[in-house]
Amino acid sequence: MKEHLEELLAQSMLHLQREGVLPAESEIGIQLERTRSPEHGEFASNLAMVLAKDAGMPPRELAQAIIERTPKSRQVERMEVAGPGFINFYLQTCAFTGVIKDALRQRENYGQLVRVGLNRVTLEYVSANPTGPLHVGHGRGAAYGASLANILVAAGYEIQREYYVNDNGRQMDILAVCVWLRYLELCGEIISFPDNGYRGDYIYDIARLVRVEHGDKWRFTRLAVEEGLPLSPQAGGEGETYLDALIAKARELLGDEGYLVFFNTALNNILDDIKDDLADFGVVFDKWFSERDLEESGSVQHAIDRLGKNGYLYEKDGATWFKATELGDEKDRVVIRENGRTTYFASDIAYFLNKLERGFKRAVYIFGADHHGYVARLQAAARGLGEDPDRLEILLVQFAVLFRFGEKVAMSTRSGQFITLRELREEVSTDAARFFYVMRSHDQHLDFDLDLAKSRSNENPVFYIQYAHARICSVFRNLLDMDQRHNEAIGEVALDLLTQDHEFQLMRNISKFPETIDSAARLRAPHMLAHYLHSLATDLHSYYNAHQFLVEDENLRNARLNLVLATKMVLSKGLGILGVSAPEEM
RNA sequence: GCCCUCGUAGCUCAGCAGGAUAGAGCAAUCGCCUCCUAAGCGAUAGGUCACACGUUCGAAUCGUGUCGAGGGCGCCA
Repeated sequence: MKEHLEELLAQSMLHLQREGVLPAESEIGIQLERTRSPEHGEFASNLAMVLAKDAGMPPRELAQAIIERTPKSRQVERMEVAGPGFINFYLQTCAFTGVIKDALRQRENYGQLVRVGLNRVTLEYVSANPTGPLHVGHGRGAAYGASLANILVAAGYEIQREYYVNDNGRQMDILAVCVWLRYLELCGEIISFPDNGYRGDYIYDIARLVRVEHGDKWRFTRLAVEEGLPLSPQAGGEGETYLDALIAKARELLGDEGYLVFFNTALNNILDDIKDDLADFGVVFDKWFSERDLEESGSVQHAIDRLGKNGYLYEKDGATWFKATELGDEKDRVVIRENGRTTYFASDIAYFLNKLERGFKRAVYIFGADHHGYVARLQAAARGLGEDPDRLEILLVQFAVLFRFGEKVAMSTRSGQFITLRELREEVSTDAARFFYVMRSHDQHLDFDLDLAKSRSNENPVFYIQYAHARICSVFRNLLDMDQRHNEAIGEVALDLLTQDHEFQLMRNISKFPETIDSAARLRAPHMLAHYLHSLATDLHSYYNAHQFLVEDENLRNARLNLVLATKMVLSKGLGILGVSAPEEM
């Protein structure tokens, strides 16, 4: 519909240019938007106000001229000049009812947009370090990323979902060592556990697994382990130094074989847990990308070489630095440490380059807001590699704070006092969690009300929308109970009988679905879809209360059933995109 | 100190490339079930869009500054 009206306006513009009313060279972006109220018709354009200066005539006069030259359309009832120079479009009934026909004809594909050209995009989200179970902080990124991916697919992009597994860093070494310490504890060795290590109970579980498989094979006495170690943090020593010494000690005593047993058991176990957790959350990935693979394949060196070739590297203090300041970052960054190891940042650069080299036109990253410091340096890296920085897009997701009984739920990773994503799902259901996480704009802090998410009441937007869907399903069940059938063909012919305000409002809103997908995709804003679905549910509930669908008149009945069936399909598709189920009954 | 995000009804938030009278939901008040699920609907009330300048036909929206909130600034990951 929108495209149709834009085309009409474009034709009118062409006439005006030919007549010399408008300068031929003036570049015209047709701007057409939904009106806020039906008093102003369905669509409005500010064209005349924008071009008034070029044309050298008052906006209202120009608006009138545009209207006079606009080709007739059987969908348009009339056009009017309004206010300071708006052109309002009032539509024929067939323009409304046509939406129902479209929707029913396209079924599940209604709202699926087609995009021309290559649009391969890789979308990376979650990418939590596999050092422990996902917690509620990861949940928002997961829900946001998964919903956004679905929206982009609906908007016609070819999307690849990717999780970057950081299986190569110091944190992983710390994890392996912590598992070993717990293992020794299970073997009966009394060894103090550093309070800056991973203290969660899941570490015991992994240690137990090693013990089941290997018995006491990797047991060493407390004396052997602690010999030569610096002071532990509990005893007043420096925590990080202590952990590094522990890592070195573990490698020394365990050898490569033993060390890998702990390392890999921890990694695989936690990663499997994360995969299960996300799958249960409806969050899927096409690729789990390992940082170790990245390094072993030579990609990191390849990226560093590229930076060097482009003249953005220099040596200082025995390390290799990237001249990020020349490219918009606030300070230069080390890529190869004094000890010869590459930094995490070097891997990031390599990973970005790798994505482009795999053929993606654009790499989208979803980070927690605490990573916003990465934006400038990654952009600098993109430039340093000689790539267009526009191909890198970083979306920041703000934090979510849980509230229970009106009070903030205290959480701290350090004390192990965090709520896991799994616990959240079990408490409020996956449906509620998925919806609540994305119902606010991603760049907005989120207050997550656990009690509301759990409540089965009209205050809970998830139930409100699901209930609209279930209500429609219920109507169709009642129809069957009355030994009647829905005849779509009869309904389609009788659509002109839909003349109630509630019916126009519902049709209008159904027609906004594709536009909503488009906007939500363009602005990376799943919350727009969440709000849209809520408004569609409102329209359905109002309609339901105002009018009976299952009426005697066969024509009217089937027309109304066509309308609510289209509504049901949009609700179901929209909820599906957000990862929320659309129940048949509640 | 420097940087990022944000500031809209009592509360939680929308406001989609600047548009017409700033919108929802909760909470408040008043109504609606012999009627397809009341997990619903209708009505009333509620605002200096943090503040000040600027850009223009027009600013909650764009720019600058001030105030306030949260976050980030390692040869950590």
